[in-house]
Amino acid sequence: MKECVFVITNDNDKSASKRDLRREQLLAIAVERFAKHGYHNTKISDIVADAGVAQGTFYWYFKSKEAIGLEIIRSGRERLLQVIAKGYRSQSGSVSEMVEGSQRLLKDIFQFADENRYFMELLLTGGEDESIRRASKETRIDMEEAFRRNIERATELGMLPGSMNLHMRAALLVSLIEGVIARWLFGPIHPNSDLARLTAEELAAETVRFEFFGLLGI
Amino acid sequence: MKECVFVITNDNDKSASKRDLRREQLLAIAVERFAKHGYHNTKISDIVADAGVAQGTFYWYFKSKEAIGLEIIRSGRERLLQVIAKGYRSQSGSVSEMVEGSQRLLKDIFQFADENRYFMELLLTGGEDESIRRASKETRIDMEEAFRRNIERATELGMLPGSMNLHMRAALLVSLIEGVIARWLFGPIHPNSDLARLTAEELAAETVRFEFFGLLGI
Amino acid sequence: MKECVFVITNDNDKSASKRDLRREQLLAIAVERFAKHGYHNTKISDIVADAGVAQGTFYWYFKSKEAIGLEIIRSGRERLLQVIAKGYRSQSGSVSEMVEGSQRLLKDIFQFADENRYFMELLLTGGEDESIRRASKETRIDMEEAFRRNIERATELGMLPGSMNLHMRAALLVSLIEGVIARWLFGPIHPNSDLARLTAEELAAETVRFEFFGLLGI
Amino acid sequence: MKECVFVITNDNDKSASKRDLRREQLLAIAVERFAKHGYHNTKISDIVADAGVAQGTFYWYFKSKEAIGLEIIRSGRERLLQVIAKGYRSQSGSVSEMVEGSQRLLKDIFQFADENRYFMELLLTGGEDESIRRASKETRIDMEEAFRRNIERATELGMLPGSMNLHMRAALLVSLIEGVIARWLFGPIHPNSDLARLTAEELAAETVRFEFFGLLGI
DNA sequence: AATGAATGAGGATTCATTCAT
DNA sequence: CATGAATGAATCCTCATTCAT
Repeated sequence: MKECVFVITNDNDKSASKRDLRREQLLAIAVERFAKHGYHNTKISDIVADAGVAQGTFYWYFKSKEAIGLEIIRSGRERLLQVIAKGYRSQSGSVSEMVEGSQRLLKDIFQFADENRYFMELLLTGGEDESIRRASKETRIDMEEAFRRNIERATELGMLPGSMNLHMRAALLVSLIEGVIARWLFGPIHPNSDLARLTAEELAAETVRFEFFGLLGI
Repeated sequence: MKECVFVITNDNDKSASKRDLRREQLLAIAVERFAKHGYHNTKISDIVADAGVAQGTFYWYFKSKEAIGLEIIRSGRERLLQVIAKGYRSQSGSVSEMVEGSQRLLKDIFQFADENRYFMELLLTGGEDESIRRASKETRIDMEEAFRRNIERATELGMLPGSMNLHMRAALLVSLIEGVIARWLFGPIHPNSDLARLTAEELAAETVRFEFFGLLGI
Repeated sequence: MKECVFVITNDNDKSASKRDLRREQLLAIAVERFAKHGYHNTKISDIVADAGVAQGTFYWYFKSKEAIGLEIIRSGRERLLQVIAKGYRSQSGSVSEMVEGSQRLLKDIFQFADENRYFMELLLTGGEDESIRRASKETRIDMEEAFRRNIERATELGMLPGSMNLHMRAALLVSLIEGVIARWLFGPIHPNSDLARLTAEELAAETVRFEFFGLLGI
Repeated sequence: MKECVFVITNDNDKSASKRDLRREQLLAIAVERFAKHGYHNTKISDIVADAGVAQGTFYWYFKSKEAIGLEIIRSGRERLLQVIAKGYRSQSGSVSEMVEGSQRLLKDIFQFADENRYFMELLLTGGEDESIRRASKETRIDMEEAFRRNIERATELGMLPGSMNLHMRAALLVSLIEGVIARWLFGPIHPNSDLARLTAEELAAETVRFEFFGLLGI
C-alpha cells in the first residue's frame, strides 16, 4: 500500500476530506503507472493493489479507466497553463531583461515538470487511448498558443525581429522545451550526457541561450 | 483489401518475390495502423483484414505482434541513420557554407520523414510496448549521437564556439528537429498554423535559421 | 427523489409510521422499476436514488433484493385473491344473471389490475429470479384455482354444461383474463388497436361476451 | 458436452457445414438455458461448457450475448409466422368447415410450440434484456396481426358476425392460444390438471370449442 | 503458403451486500 | 435510522496465438 505522494488537484480548501484524499491517492498512483508502464499496460488491479483497496473501490471514485486518464490530463493541464500564464511578458525592456524573463519562465516550467514528472511523461509521450491522445494534443496546442502570444507581444514591443513566422517560432520554441524536458526527466538520452544531472535553473540557462542566440550564440 | 503503398524495407534485390511483397504489404499496413491508432489499439485481425488474408497467414510472415513492431523500427532506423550519415561534415568552411550544409541535411531528413511519416510517428510518439519503446529510444539516441559528432567536428574545426555543453547542444538540436517533424506531419499543431503546408525545403530553411541564430537571429 | 404514489400493502392501521411510509415508498419504486425494466436490470442503487436515500438505508428495510421482490408478490397476491374471492358465485340464477355476475367480477379484477399495473406486470411477465418466478407461478395457480371452483359451482348448479374438462375451462378463462390485462395495460399490443383506451367496464363486457359465447356469439 | 438436438435455423441446403453445425449447437444450448433459467442467469461460460468448447469460441459465432438472444427470437419468429401463414383462410365455407380449419391451424401451432418449447418459453415469458423484450413483443404483435387478418377475412365472408371489435377478438384469441401453450408446456399449471398430458390435437379440439362457442358452448 | 476455427488467459466493469461512523 | 465508502465475486468480452486441414 502506497502513500499519497503527488497531489494532483488544486486543493485550496484546507479540509481535504477522506474522500478527496483517497481520490488523490488513486490519481497519483495511476499517473505514475501510466507514465512508467503505459496506459494499456496498467491494470486497474495494479492501481488498487498499490492503494491497498478493493477493485470495486476504484469505481466509487472514477467512472472508468479512461475517465481517470482524462482527469489526470485535465488537472495537469490547468496547472501547467497557470505556470505559463504567470510568465507572460507585459512591458518592453532591454534584451537582457527579456532573456532574464524568459529564463525565469523556463525555470518555472522545468520545475513544474520536475514536480509533475509523471504527468509530464504522460502528456509528452502518452496517448494510447484515443480520447487521452486528443486531450494531450489539446494541452500541447494550448501551450504552444501561450508561447505564440508571448512572442507576438515581444515582437510588437520591438524586442524581437518580425522577420520570422510567428507560428513557426512558437513551434520551434515549444519543440525545444518539450524535447529538453523529455530528455532531462525521462530520456531518450545519451548515456554519457550529464543533462539529467542539471538543475531546473541550469537547464533554463542553457535553453534560453540557445533560444535567443542559436548554436552560434555567445 | 489494401494495396501495398509504402515500401518499408530496403529492397536492393530486383526480384521481389511474392513472399516479399506480402511481407512488405503487412509491414506497411501495420506501421500505418500503429501510427494512426497506436500499437495496442491495432489488432492482428485489423491488419490481416486490411491485407485481405486470413488470421493465420500473419504468423507465417512474423513471429508475433511484437516482432512486426520491432521490424518496423529496425528497418526505419537503418534508413534514417543512412540519411543522416550522408550529411556528415568533413571539412572546414565559412559560416554560410556550414549553414547551407546543415540546411541540406535537414531537408534530407524532413524528406525522409515525409516519405516515411508512419514510421516517423511511431518512432516519435509510439512506445506502448516495452521492447518497442526501447528500440525507439535507441534509435533516437543514435540520431542524437550522430548530431553530437557533427557538432563536435564543427567545433574542432573552429566553426562553432566551444562554450556550450556538446550533449546539451545536440539535445536541443534534435529536440528542434523532432518537434518540427512531429508538428509538420502529425500534430499537435495549432489550427491556424500553416506549418503543415510548408515544403521540406522551406521547413529546413526556417529551422536552420533558428538553429544557428535563435529568436534574435537575422 | 420520488414521492410514494402507489401504496402496495394493505395498510389498515391508521397511524402509518414514518418507517412504514419509507418502506412503502421503496416498495412502490421497486415494483415500478422491476416492471418497467426487469428485475435484473433494476439496481438497488437505482431504487435508493429514486427514493433519495443512501444505499445502506435499503438494507434497513429489506433483507435483500430478493426479499423485496417476494414481498411485492406476496402483498399483491393477497389483495388480488381478495378481489376474486368477493366475486364468488353462491346461488343459482339465470344465464343473464350469471353473465352479469361474471362481468362484475372481471370489472373488479381489471380495476385492481389498473390500480396495480406494475404489480400485475411483474406477476404476468416477470420471473427472472427463481424464487420470484415460483411465487408468481403460485399466485397465478391460485387465481386459476379460484376460477376453477367458480366454474365447478356453476356447473353443479346446472348453469354451465358439464361436457368440458374443468381444468381446461379454467385454464382457458384465466388465459383470456391474463392476456387481456397484459394487452390492455402493458402490451404486446397492435399499434392500431384501441384496446388500451377501453375502460375496465367496457373491457369486462367484451371479455365476458367471448367467455360465454365465443367468436360465434351474439 | 451436449449434442445438437434442436435445429433452429431453416436449413434447406443439405450440406450443413461444420461451421453451421457448431452455430446451431450453440443456439440450441442457449435457447434451452435462456428458457430454463432466464437470460441473465445464463452465463456464456455455461453455454460453452455445455458445447464443450472454449469461451472465445462463442464469440467466433456470435457478436455478443445479446446477439444470440436476438438471433433466437428472429429465427423462431420466421418459422412461427410461416406456420400461421399456412393456416390462412381463403374461401368461404360452413361453420363446421371453419371450425375444422381453425382446429387444424391450432394443432399446427401447438405442434410447433411443442417442437420449439424453449423458443416458445423465451417468447412468452422471456425478455429481460431490453432489445430481446422488444423483439419478443414484435413477434407476438405479428402473431396477433396474422390472426386479426384471418378473423377479418372470415367476417367479410360472412362466416363470423361483425358485431365485435376485430382487434379485441384477435387479442382474445391470441390470449387464449398463448395462455394454453404456456400452461401446456411450462406452467403455471394447477398440479391436478391433466392439461399437460394432452396431445397437440386434443388441445386444439378443446381450445377451438371454446374459441367459437365459449363456456356455454356445446 | 494459406485458411479460419479454436483457444484461454486476462482485464474492465458491475452490483448486491456489509459496516464503521 | 441513516450514511456512503468499501468489498470482491461474478461475468462479459478481447485478442494474440496455435493448429488441423
